[in-house]
Amino acid sequence: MENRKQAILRAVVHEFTTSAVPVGSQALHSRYFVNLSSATIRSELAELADLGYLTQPHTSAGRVPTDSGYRYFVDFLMDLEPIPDRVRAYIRDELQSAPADVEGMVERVAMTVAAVTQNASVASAPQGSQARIKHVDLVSLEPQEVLLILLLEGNLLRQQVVNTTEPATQADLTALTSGLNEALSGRASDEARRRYDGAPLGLEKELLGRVIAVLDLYEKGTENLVVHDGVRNLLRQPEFAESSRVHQVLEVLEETRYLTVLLRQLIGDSDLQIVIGSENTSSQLQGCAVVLTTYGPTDRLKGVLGVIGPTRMAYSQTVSRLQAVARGASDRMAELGV
Amino acid sequence: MENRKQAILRAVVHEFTTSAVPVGSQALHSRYFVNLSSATIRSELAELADLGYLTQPHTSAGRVPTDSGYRYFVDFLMDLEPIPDRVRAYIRDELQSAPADVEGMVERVAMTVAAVTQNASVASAPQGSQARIKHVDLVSLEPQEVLLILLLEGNLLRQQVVNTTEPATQADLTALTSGLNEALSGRASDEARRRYDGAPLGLEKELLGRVIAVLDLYEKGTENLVVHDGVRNLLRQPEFAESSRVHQVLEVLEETRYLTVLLRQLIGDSDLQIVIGSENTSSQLQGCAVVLTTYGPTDRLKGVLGVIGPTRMAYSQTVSRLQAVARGASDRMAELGV
DNA sequence: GTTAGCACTCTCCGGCCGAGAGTGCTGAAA
DNA sequence: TTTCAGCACTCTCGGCCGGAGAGTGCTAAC
Repeated sequence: MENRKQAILRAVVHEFTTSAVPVGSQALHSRYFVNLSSATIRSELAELADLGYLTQPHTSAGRVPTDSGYRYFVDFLMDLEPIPDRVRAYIRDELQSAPADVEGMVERVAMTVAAVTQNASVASAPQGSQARIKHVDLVSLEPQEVLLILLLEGNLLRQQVVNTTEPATQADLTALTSGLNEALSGRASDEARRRYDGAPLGLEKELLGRVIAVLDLYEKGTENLVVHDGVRNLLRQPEFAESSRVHQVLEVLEETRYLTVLLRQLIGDSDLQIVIGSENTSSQLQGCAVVLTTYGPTDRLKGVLGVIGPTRMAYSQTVSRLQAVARGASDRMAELGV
Repeated sequence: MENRKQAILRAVVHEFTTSAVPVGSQALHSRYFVNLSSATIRSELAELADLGYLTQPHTSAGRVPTDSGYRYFVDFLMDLEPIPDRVRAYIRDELQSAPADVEGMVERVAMTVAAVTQNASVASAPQGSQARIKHVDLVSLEPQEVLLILLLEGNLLRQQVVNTTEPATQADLTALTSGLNEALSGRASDEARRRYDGAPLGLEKELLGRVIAVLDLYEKGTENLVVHDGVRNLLRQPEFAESSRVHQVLEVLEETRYLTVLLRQLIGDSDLQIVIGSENTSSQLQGCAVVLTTYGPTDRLKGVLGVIGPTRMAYSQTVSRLQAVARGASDRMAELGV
């Protein structure tokens, strides 16, 4: 595409994302291309419309980017917007003061992304494909009730109350604990399975069974934490003036099970994924754009972090800020060993 | 107030909560009071309006309850709606399948309340005024890095990474653990403080300091978990058709710090609290009603559970279902020892 | 290739009007 | 004294109309 056409497409996208009003040839002439007459711009606009990058709400309205228009912009025209110092400092402060556990960190990350992008955000907890045990602990609650505490890689704590068939004192459990730790800590989940198969009937086997159950739950990811925040930001946009639009987005965000699948599906292998309007498979997200990246303390432990907003979104700002938060969060989590 | 006036007020509230349309004398005559002419009903309505319990959107519209009207209904006219078996079963299933930790349970409880009341819900984690330690555990991460795990009453796990001034092996830590457990488990937080004051300088004092820090955080409630769900249910109501109304409510719900204060303020001492429209101190909740109750595994550990919806809410249904979930959750949490 | 000029189209907004819903009042009946 | 039929009145809502304004596409000249 010729340079000038690209420049005009870029201008239309920029103008429309800030004003939310269809942009006409006159506005482009006075604000972007003073030495180009509106008539010339008009004919370029007509061609861009023929190419499918622009459309008009009605005959006598200005132009609006189509989904393909945004796509072209994102793929070829967008350059990342630098992040102001104030925003950078805000991100750093929020991440520094975040709780030192995964849950708290994920929530803080979602909150921060929502705040700096002024859109809705989603975040899933970093997770590896196989769980690794760091530490096991057993606490006697009642004579026949044991609280099993598992510390997984990423300082993830899991707990489960186990009703044992035989009574056990705290001393019994403490003895058992050191054996279990020796065998399991630093090992992946299949070690626990192996040991379970080999163990004789009794308390230890019983407990190992529950250890495996917890690991299974984690690995299947059915209990994977997904949070969202910043829906109120969407409501400031004219796209969401009728609340039925908000309703559709909320259906996706509040249905955690669905959201988990969606994120996993979308992120694929790339490190930055932008899905625009009709490219969304889910019907509720028509008219919305989703920007996703990954984050996590190590290469093996990765979660998804994303922004959801109207297709008329400040993509370059969103991407740079999203990535800044993702990098910051990854560093902070690595630092905390979370 | 005469019986008949009460009956008419009750009918107006009932009709308006289901239809969302101002109710006229004709509708009341044909659907509730067949042997009372619409003229008679009309004069009663006029008197109820004089008393401040009803109002009209405009001269030729039907009547709508005022906030005082709802207040009168709630205080004197409402009888709890029985809960259908289907709903009862749903509540039971959701609570049975909830995760066995506080965070998971709180989220599930909020989700269930939102689902069965078809409104937005809020829930705060049950919390006592003083923390009690059930168990302490220390895990060596690096030579000079220790993960401190605290199990509090309610099977609440807290963790913190501690950078120690001197290196310590896991064996050192294990030895220290048993001493700490002997001294602290089953004790309230002031015991930890006492012990900290008496301890000689060294690893133990260092760790005790962090234990106290964690307990402080918990007791000050600054980190108290508050979740919400079901905002999408509100969007089905005509009151929230313009999204600015939703925006106001979301500002309250998504601002966790604010929400915590609000809940604590509202719940006071009573076990059921209903706040209607202008009774709300916060301006964002004008036009909304909040129904709150408490729940928790023991008398000492109580959280707040609530419903937020339009003032035009099915109060009797909301109250009975909210209380059912609160009771169910309390029982389940007691059972799990959470 | 660019541009001024111009006719054309479509939305938006305010005003107008009739239909419909619901009220309050009045006077008669129970 | 209470109830109720009848009736005039008020107000909203939806459709319709027309003018203003914005922006376009086309054409002819530079």
